[in-house]
Amino acid sequence: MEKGRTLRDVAESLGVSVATVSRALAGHEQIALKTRERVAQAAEELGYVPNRAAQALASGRTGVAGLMLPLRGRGLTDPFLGEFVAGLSEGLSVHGMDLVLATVPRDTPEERILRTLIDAGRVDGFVVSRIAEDDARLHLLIARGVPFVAHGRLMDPPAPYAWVDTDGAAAFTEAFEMLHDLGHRDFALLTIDEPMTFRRLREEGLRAAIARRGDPEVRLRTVTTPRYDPARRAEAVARLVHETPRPTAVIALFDGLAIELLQAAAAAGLVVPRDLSVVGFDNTPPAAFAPPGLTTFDARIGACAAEIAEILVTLIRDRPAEPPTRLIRAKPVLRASHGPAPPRPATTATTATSCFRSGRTP
Amino acid sequence: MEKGRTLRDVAESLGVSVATVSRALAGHEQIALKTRERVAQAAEELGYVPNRAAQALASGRTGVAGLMLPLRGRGLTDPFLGEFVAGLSEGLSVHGMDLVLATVPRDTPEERILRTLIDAGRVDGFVVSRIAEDDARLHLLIARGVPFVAHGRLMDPPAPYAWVDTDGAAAFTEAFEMLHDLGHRDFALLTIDEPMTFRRLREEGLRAAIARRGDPEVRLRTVTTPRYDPARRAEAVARLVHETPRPTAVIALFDGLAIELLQAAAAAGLVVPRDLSVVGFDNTPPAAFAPPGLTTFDARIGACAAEIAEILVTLIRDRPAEPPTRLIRAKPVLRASHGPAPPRPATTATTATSCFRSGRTP
DNA sequence: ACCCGCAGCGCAAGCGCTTTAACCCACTGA
DNA sequence: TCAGTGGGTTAAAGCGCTTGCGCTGCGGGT
Repeated sequence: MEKGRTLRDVAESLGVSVATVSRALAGHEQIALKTRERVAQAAEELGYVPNRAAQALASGRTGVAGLMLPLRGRGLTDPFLGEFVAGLSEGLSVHGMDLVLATVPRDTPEERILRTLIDAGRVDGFVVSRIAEDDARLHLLIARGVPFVAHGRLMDPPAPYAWVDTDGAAAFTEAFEMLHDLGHRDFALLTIDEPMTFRRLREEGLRAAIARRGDPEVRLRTVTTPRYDPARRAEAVARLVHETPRPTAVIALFDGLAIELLQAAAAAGLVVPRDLSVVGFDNTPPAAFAPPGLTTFDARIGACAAEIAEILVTLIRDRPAEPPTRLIRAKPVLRASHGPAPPRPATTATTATSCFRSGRTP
Repeated sequence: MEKGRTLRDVAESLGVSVATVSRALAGHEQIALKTRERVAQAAEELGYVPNRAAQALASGRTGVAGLMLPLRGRGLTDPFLGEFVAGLSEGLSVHGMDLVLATVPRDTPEERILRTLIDAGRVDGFVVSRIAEDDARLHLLIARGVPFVAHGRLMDPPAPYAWVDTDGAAAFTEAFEMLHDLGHRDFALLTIDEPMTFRRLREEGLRAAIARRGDPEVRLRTVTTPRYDPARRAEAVARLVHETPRPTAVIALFDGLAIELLQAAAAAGLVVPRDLSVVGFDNTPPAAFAPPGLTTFDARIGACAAEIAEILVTLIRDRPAEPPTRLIRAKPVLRASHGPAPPRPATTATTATSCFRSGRTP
């Protein structure tokens, strides 16, 4: 790894000062166009590449964005991580920025990592994903005035901040309406017990849609499952399948839950979608393969990543007063796990929209 | 983003020089233990975090490893990318190193990106994955003496280099022996047309296993499909399913191909594994869900990533004369896509081990 | 002929750290 | 007593770049 050419080499080869070369390469107007061209050419010929550390030290900007990797070790690897980082990295590279991954070693609070990265001047800004309803990381970043864009939202932001999110509420609304139009009246929402914002928004989207439709026959039960306890989650899912009356349509918070439900239903001898309609969210790869093919919504991770990259760059460059936000529409992916409601036995009339819970709550 | 404390702040607070603080924090023996302790404490109290850019500029080492992201845009996102980067990042973070992702913008040769990153002093070393048989990136890195570790191997290395790989040859041997023991004699290898090393090694592993077994009844046909042409690939896979005699066992180069085969078989009314055994490689998430559940080998990406991180760090720190290499055993994941060979019709005796091709070659 | 304005460029001061070479000051041994 | 020794510390020279400010020289207004 021999050392490369420096600004000085370029300057001397041209008989100008390093200052001029620096400005010329940066495209400053105050340098004559002709000079700029000469410099550019000389730099090219010499194979000059500016030293990033020196630039960073002198200018205070690193050209690096940090991504807080979602916690691992709970046995979950984010199925989107690959697509997400690839999209981010690609979007940033257009603006000459790098993406570094900040890993959180076990038992280290994430805010500490953030603080270190900021204080060490290792990054110009952050992208933070998997936002909790009241996310300490975002509060820290907002307080310290560090540029960042969140992939997801805070429930009660202390100040405006930049975010990009897929519109889960709209998707759940859409799911409900589609299923209602197919004759479904007895719904279940299969969800988790974590205080994540996306959960709240999707659930609220569903409830709002039900209220808006104003059909007194519609029932919704909510099944809350433990996020990190596969055994108890499986149990809760199985219980849902065996309830009587069984819901005819289940909307799952995300594909993983939907697929578990599909498996539980198959194990119980139910035929999807004849006996039960299931809709997920995310469109992870297994969704396409889990029989009979899961109807879901594509979370458009790639699009999110691209937007995030773009916004982060403007945030760093221009420090706009109004932080940009972007809501991305999830694209429905209609496969074979939803269909018309099964014919209903003649029921005794029930009127009120009732919500009852099972799962965590007894 | 106010500016943080500097070495000077720490030095002044203690009445020593910055040189002493620098060395003390670096743990140099020549600084009295007592001084080191005082310095450490003062630094802690002041919340001092060394500026990475300054360290890099002064020392020449950045504390950053670069990952060449596999090409995107051909419509493929590496299903392992998430697990891989997470593992790498975690492994590196233990040693205080960061991982930056180097994206290759469309139509830019990857070597150019490498060169830029090196010349800009942006990284101390690289990890390079998806190695082609004769990979230009590795040749460049070897020539320039840059530390790197390859995830995968070169067929004809110009010099020793560090690599980590899963043992595809052993896995394919294992697959063959298992299927042979189940009575299979008519095999097909479902592969692609790219000159990737992993392909060569797995194919050779299979062929060697067949030769070693020395069973004259064994036949192997090779179906080579175009990597980036889904339509023609689907066609080739479908053709395989309809051949007569049909192979009773198919070993696919990776899960993606195996799953396509599973689908083609189902479409043709075949029952897996009764009529056909299928084995994949990688253990991607869909493998678990594609009916009836794909038997495959787990590529142990996480383990690979951890090893790679470890090796890269020693490479950078100690520059060992002998670059370490590590072969990782793929773990068989036995699901439901393989089984005993179907009973064979009384055949006219055939003796020679014959290999014939279909697919790309006419 | 004088002065002013301005486009174009250079000087030099850092940015915060590492590292070489020197320095200081007990001590030790003769 | 003094040179020698060596552990502990420091001064200072960069690392390669950016940038505030000042300098130069030329053209135009008066």
